[in-house]
Amino acid sequence: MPRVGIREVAVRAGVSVGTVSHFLNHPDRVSAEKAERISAAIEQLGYVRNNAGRQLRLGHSTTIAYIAPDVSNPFFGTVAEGAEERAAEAGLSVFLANSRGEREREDSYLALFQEHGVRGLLVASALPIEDRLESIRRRGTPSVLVGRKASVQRQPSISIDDVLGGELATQHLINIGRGRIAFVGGPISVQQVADRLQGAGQAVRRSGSATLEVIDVETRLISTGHEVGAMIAARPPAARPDAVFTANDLIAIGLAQTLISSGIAVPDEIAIVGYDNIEYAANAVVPLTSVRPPHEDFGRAAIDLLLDVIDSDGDPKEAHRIFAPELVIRGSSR
Amino acid sequence: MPRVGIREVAVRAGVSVGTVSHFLNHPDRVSAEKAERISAAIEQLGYVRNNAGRQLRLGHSTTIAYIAPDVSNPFFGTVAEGAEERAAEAGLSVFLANSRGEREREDSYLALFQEHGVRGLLVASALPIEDRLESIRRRGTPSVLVGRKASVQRQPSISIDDVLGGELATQHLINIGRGRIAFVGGPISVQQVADRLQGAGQAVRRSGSATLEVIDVETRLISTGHEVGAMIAARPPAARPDAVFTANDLIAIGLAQTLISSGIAVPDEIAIVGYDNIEYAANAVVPLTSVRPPHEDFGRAAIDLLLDVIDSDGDPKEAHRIFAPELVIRGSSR
DNA sequence: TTGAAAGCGCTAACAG
DNA sequence: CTGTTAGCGCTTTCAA
Repeated sequence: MPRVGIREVAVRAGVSVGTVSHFLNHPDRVSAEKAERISAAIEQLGYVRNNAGRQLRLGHSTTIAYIAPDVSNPFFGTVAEGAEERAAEAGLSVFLANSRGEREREDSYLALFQEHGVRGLLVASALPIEDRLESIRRRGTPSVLVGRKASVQRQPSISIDDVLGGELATQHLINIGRGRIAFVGGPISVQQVADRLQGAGQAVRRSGSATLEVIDVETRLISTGHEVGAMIAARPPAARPDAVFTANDLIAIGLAQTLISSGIAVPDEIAIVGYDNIEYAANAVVPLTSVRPPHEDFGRAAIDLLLDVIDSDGDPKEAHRIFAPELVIRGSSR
Repeated sequence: MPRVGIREVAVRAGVSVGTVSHFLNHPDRVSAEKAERISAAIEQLGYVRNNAGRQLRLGHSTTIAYIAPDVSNPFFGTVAEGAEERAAEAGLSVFLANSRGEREREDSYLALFQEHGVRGLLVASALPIEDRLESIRRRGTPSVLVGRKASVQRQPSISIDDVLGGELATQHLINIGRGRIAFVGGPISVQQVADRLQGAGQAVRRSGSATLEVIDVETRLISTGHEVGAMIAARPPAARPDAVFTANDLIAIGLAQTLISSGIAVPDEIAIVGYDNIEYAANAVVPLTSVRPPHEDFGRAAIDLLLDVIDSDGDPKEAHRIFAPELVIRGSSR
């Protein structure tokens, strides 16, 4: 089956290829009669515009790529939706790619999208990737780092103020009268975890009287919460914290489950605050108080920033956009 | 900044563009000395191959697209990973796109990928999309429907035997001695729900003595489970089912939470079996027995089938691949 | 092993 | 409003 091109359409409609192209790109400049004929020819022939030819001629694509480490993380999905919405308004499409947090896959997608000549990149990555993006930017493809503040001034980024988040959570626990607070999270080498802990520390210090115990963990899963819960339940009651702030909601959910089934009342004996405000948080056994990052705004903001970077030729007005999280108070802390 | 092309590389390396292209595509046909010079020139100039030119000349791309309704559904992620893995082995890349289950977005991505000349499409959709894919196939882009069996013989698809899944779940409940079984799910217009119910019906009928109550619901969320749980708890104990099979794990989790907090013992008074085996199932208050579809195999199988379709020019040996689910037994039913 | 050159499909500038 | 045409960057004959 010979692929049908603009030429066949032109012949069929009895016009020139230029007119067909005009019809496709500037419909207003074509007479109604010919437009009709062209439209019919396209229909009959099943013509599909060839993007390669178009892009080659135009010199640029109309696509943006979003590379993320974990597609099945709801955070990713929410951000992607906001990005697609805003991109569509600007006449751009978004392609998604899944790096699984592996350096090798990140690199190969980065190279792939560069070769495809995408207009820009949205990149979420826990790994230090600033150097790589810098070299890609020098070759003409701009990018926005999504999810953490770039360590380099020149690299635009969209992030959340995790220090503030940690502070909000911990201050709330202090406000409801708790004084022996535990932070569960780790590894500290993860920037987000370190920031949340730092915020917690600030709130505790400011209170003057509260204390902060750090329970360092390797993972941040529901099962991690189970383990920590068992550990706390095994202590004599007086040695237990009266409030726990966890680095994410999964830990908090596991923790609450184990505490309750060990006969420890939540929030009466131990109040709990999580982080991320995932969907499960509201539906857990005890509805979970959680720090909510405004993910819906992320995607849109990322595209806005990227467009600004493109328009300003790499020198946007505000290279780093930092969002403030807010606290959603539920049953686990009141 | 003038984009650097193969021509600049050729000049810098003191060779012809043909030789550079050879170096890129058939490195073995280039002398070591020139290869060295070309490689250095590419490095110095920061040359990035332009896919548009390449694809235009080649006449086809080296990319596959996967369009799914919900990126943040773990099912999607798992399938995508398998697909990417298998595609990579075949020298292909996978682009993801997010239709949100909206017909309009589906169509626009379908058109976009067609214009991009992808080698093939993986499409997951709850909507009837067979006609659309048929017309796209006629225009030269093959596809595999992922997640449900195509209603048309000619449309290749990868799916799960949900009737068998429903049967496994219900037979298990009968095997552990339950006889008043309830199915919670809906709307029945969703094929997967209807199939699971049908399987349940088969198991019940075969038992001769068990009964099946159908509790029809509009949504399939944790909160749906909460509502159904409250409804069951409000009944006099004798009127309650002694086992519940739910259309998915979310309903089951919500149901279990509400039953337990209403003082009804799970599984002693009411056993529960869910469907999908989501990560949360194993970590719920009561670990949940669930039907596990082999999603890991899905992605690979979808690509295999797609490659077969491409190679066989639209006439694969086996157009519909149907996977058998298995039952994972946990605390909620023993 | 290397170089020269044609041409993939399309858009836009230009001429009419 | 419409037609003609150059050329985007690349790969691959074909000839040397």
